[in-house]
Amino acid sequence: MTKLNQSYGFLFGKILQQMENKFAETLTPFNIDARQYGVLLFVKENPYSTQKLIAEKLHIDRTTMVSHVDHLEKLQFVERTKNPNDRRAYSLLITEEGNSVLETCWGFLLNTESEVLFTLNEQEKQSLKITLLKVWSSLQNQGGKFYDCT
Amino acid sequence: MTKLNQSYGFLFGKILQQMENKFAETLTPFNIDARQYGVLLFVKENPYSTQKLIAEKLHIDRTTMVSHVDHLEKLQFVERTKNPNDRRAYSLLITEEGNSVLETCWGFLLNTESEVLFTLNEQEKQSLKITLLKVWSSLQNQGGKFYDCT
DNA sequence: TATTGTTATACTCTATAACTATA
DNA sequence: TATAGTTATAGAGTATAACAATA
Repeated sequence: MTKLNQSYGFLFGKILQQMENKFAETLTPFNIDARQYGVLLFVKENPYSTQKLIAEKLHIDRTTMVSHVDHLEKLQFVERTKNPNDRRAYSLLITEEGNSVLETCWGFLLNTESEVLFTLNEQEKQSLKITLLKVWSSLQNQGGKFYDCT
Repeated sequence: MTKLNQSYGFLFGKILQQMENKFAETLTPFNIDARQYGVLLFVKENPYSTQKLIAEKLHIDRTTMVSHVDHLEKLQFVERTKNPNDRRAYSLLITEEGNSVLETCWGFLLNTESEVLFTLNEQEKQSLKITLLKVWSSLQNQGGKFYDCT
């Protein structure tokens, strides 16, 4: 037993990297990366969001957000509609096509995670998810920020 | 409950990012980053390694490894000694100072992890570590690669 | 001919500062 | 005066290709 794998961070990192690599492959044919997938999912779950809000919630710089939304708009996965109450800001909406890509990729994401966690039985997976949610909730309540999504 | 936090990858990512941010702060005064800490720990646990071997095991490109080792050597945390059996390659060794930094930072790393996992009791933490080790072992046996360390 | 380490270079991702149009 | 979005630019971090020394 080496010291390296006594570190939670090390173990989280290894497992996450496997998931990220597999999921990135999945997304390639759809022409988006994991960040853009996260933005798309956020827009679906929070319609009429401004770019500023998404940037804050996903902890992505607002200038970076511009290029993500540019990309998603060019693919016609989101629409930029002008907010009548504040003409400086956009109200973002997911399109039907964007929604369909999201649904497809969500299935692939779950598959990817199952592949990486194949060694765990259902009870172990449930227990792991409960633990992770507990930790994440505690960090949010602590004033921890809502970081970028996979 | 949003879909985002039903994803293991999303939850792993959030928790890992908290750990990484905190640990990066810890390392700042020692003038190294998390990758270099990983290299240093690997050199300690695998003395006389070549740069090539470390690069392969930690899944870092060998040209990137050059600059990591350059940096660690400049700080006198590792020594490059010539391998008499293969004069193309170095045999890397950790120095006393490197070892002392490593020990100090290891303590900080464990503290950081405890801070992030503060909401879990000892039994939950043990159970989490066992689960993570199980997943990581299964990935290694699958031919999964040994990725970069935190 | 293949391999270790090196260098120069390019590419990706992100952040900083300055700009515009609104508020 | 402050804010949403944009643009141009610079900075990490990493990867690719070509080279020297050695196998």
